[in-house]
Amino acid sequence: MPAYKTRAQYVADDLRRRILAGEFPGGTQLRQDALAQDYDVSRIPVREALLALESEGLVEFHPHRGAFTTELSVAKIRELFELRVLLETYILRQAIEHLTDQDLDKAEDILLKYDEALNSGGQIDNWSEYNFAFHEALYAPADLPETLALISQLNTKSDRYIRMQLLYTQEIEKAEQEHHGLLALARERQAEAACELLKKHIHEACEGIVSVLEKPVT
Amino acid sequence: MPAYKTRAQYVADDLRRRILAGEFPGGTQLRQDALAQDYDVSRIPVREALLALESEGLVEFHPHRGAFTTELSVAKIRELFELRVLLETYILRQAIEHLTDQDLDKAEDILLKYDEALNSGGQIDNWSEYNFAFHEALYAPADLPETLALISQLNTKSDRYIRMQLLYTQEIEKAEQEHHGLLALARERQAEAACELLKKHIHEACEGIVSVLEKPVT
DNA sequence: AGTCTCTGGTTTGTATACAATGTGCAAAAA
DNA sequence: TTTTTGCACATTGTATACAAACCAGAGACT
Repeated sequence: MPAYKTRAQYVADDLRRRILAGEFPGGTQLRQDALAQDYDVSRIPVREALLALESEGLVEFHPHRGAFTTELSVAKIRELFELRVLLETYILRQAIEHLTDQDLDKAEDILLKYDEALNSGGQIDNWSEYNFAFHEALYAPADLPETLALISQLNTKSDRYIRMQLLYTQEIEKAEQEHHGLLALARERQAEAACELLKKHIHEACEGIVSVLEKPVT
Repeated sequence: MPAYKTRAQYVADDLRRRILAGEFPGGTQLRQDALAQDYDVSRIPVREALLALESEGLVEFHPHRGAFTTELSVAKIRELFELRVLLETYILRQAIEHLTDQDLDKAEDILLKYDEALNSGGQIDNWSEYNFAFHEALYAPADLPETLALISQLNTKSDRYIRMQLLYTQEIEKAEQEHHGLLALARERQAEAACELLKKHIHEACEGIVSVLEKPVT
């Protein structure tokens, strides 16, 4: 438990990672005792971690019956992605109004670093983090922390499903191209065009997920 | 603790009510031991309740230092209300597309019940609940549960400040009139006009709060 | 056979006890 | 006087122990 303030936070972070990585399919029961043994702590910090994940929408508590990983229906996934379109185009518009060249350079740094990682090995393990880091860098100049927090929340909720879609590396390359496109449009302060591309970007991700969900692996 | 599944949930609900009622001004430290004695429970359910409220944005934990009620800056309040405009106009548009007459009647019921309560005594204690119940009834036909949950979350966060504004009963009457207006426009399926009114409705509430915050009671 | 009730075991929810961290004050050093 | 160090206390974080709720299966009843 390297350098964490509390055990509960460490468990929460690691458990989130495991859930998002798909270790626990939707609907599996998370037994407090088992997790406590896993992390070599008592059930108290485990419970607190599970409560934190509940508020993030990754887990659901049924009183006296325990915690279960949540499962999103196709309808809810579509709903989440529509919300993302709404909020992210809103914040992008605000961001473009306030962008400085330094902001753009920061975003580009992240992008290039990931391009390298892609070419030199194809580690897509932490794609989600890179992906959100890029978007966040692009959105940060809007200076709307509450909005950004909400967007982050929505991203976490859909992350588990995004990974399913990313099994196909060609999807990643397309997404990466669109990221470059977004950055270019932001540089030119083409707010409307950028928002259109972002909308397309998010919709594509959504459709990718839905198509995987509806035709399970054969 | 009448008919609650768990003590933690009871404490969370009651504590939320107390915080929203303004019993603990922003920045107050919430001592676990004191609350435990208040509710005659141990500190464990109190901690879990505080964690739940943290995820709602009403409380902040500082590791090993405890939980404090949050305080929103004017900038953040404005941000929250802009988010509400964005999300609530979005859901209202969807709702109006699917509205049935029964939906409208349900919303009207809530409105009339509150009108009565207003005339017969002026209990504004639970105005927030009535207010949200009406909006919820209006939004429900959109059938977007995730979106509605997010809206509910934003409302909770701003509730504490709304009460400040509502000290002036004339504000309530104005809001109530606008509710009737919203309902009428919804009946006529005038989506755009309804959204405009809603936007105005939310903005007015925001400005009311900000003006109270910036000129403290004299 | 099918339904119902009871009971033992399992798991969660909470109380109590202990450990670890942070805070404030007092005494020592500059 | 001002700053620093150390210690006692208060409060949080967590382990352990216990109580209460759920569940599964066996036997009783129709």
